[in-house]
Amino acid sequence: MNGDDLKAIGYAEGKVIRMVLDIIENNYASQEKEEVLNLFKQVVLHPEQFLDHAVLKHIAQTLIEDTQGAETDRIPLKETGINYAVFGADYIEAGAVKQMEIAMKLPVAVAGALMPDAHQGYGLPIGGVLATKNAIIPYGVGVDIGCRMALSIYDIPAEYFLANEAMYKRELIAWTSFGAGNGWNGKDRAAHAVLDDAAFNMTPFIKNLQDKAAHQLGSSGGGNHFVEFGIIEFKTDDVKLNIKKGTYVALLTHSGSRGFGATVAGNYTRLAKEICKLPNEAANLAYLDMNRAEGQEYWLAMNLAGDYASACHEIIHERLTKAIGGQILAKVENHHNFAWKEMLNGEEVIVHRKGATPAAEGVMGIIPGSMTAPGFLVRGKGEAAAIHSASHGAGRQMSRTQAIKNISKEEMRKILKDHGVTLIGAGLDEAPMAYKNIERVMAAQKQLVDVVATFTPKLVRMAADGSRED
DNA sequence: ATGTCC
Repeated sequence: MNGDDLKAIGYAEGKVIRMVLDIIENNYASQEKEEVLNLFKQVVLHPEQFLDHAVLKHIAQTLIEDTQGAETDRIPLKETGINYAVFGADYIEAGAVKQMEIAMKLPVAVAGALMPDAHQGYGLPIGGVLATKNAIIPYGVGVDIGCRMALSIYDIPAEYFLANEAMYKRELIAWTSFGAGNGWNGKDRAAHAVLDDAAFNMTPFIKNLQDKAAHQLGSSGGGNHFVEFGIIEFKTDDVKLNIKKGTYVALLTHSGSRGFGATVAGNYTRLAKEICKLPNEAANLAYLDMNRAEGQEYWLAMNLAGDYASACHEIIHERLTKAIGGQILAKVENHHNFAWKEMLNGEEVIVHRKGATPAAEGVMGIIPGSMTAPGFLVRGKGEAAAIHSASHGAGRQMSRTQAIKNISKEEMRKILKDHGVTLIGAGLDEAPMAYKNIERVMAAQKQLVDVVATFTPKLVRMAADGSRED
C-alpha cells in the first residue's frame, strides 16, 4: 500500500494521504489490501458518512475541509493569458502549448516563450521559458536542477580519434558512471570544493543530502544523459574562441545534479503546493514568494544544485582529458532547468528556462541532436521575443513507451552502423528515431542562435537499458 | 530526471 494506490481511488495530493497511510498501518494492517481500498474509497466518496466513525472521523473531516477549501482558498488564474512567442509551432505537440497557455495566466507571469523542441512536462512544458515577478516555480525549473551540456574541444585531429577508437572506448568506460543511485566509491571518489559549500549547512534537509552528493559527484544520470566523444567541425576560423577552421576531437557531456537535485526539486515542489494552492489545471505551477524564507531557501538550494551539476561535468572532463592525454583548446558549458534573475523591460524578473538554453547576445551554448544526428555549438542572438533563449536539443517526437514499442533493435543497430557510431548502453527509448529532426528544429530558431560549429558523435555512452548498472 | 515509498 502506498500513496499511488490512494491516488488511484481518488485521494488528492496532500496531507490526507499521509494520514490515511498512518491509519492503515496502525488499524488495518492485517486486512486484505482490496478490502481496505474499498473502505477508503467509500470514505473519499462520502466523507460525511464517516464523521462519527471512531477511527476514520479525522480523515473524513480533513476531506470535507479540503473540498470546501478547494473552492474558496485557491489563487485564481487570470482570465486572459499574456501573449507569448512560439518558435517552430509546426513541431510542437498540443499538450505543451496548452501547458504554456495555463502558465501565462499565472498572476505572477510577466512574459513567456516556447522553444521548437517543446513537449509536455509537469507544470511548465519542457522547452518553456517563463518570466515571473518575485516568484520562483520549482516545476518551472524542473526535476533535474541545473542539468547542462559541457564541451571540451581538443587539439587532436579527427584522424587520430578514428585510429585510436579502442583506447577512447576503454577510457570512456573506465571514467564514467551512469544510472540512478550510482556514483564513485573508495579511491575512485571524486573531490571538489562544491562539497564544502556553506549552502550545504543551510537546513538539516540539505545537510542530509551531502553524503549522497559526495558519492555521486562526477557521475552521469539515466534517460537522455550521455558522455560522448565526437568530431567537431569549424567551417571558418572562430576569432573569439581562437580556433582555426578544421576538425577536432571533442568531448560532450549531458547530465545534471543527480539524486541531490532531484530530492531538492521534490521537496520544494511539495512545499510550494502546500503554500500556493492554484486551480487544478495549474497545481504543478505552484510558486514560492522570493521575498519569503521558502523562496530564498529554494533559490539557494537550486544554485547549489547548479554548482554541483557543474562540478560533476568538470570532474568527468578532467578525468577523461587526463586519460586521453589531450590539450583543451576551448571549453563551453551551458545549463537549462534553472532560473535566473534578469532584467526585462527595466524590471528584474525571474526567468525560468525548463529545457531551454540561454541565448543572450554572444552567449555560447551547445544544442545536441541525437546519437546519430549532429549537435551544434551556437552563439546567442539575444532575441527578446524568445526571452534570450533557444532550444536545448531536438526534443522527443516519440514518448519512451512509444519508442520501445515502435523501434526494433535491428533498426537501432542499422542506424548506428550507417552513421559509424559506437554505442555503450542506452535502450530503444533513446533511439535517434525517437527524436525530432534537429535540422528542422535549428531552422525554426535561426532568429535565436547562430551556428558556430557542428559536432558529430562517434562514441556514445548512456545508462544501461532499462535499469541501473553497476 | 530520480533508488519514485508522501
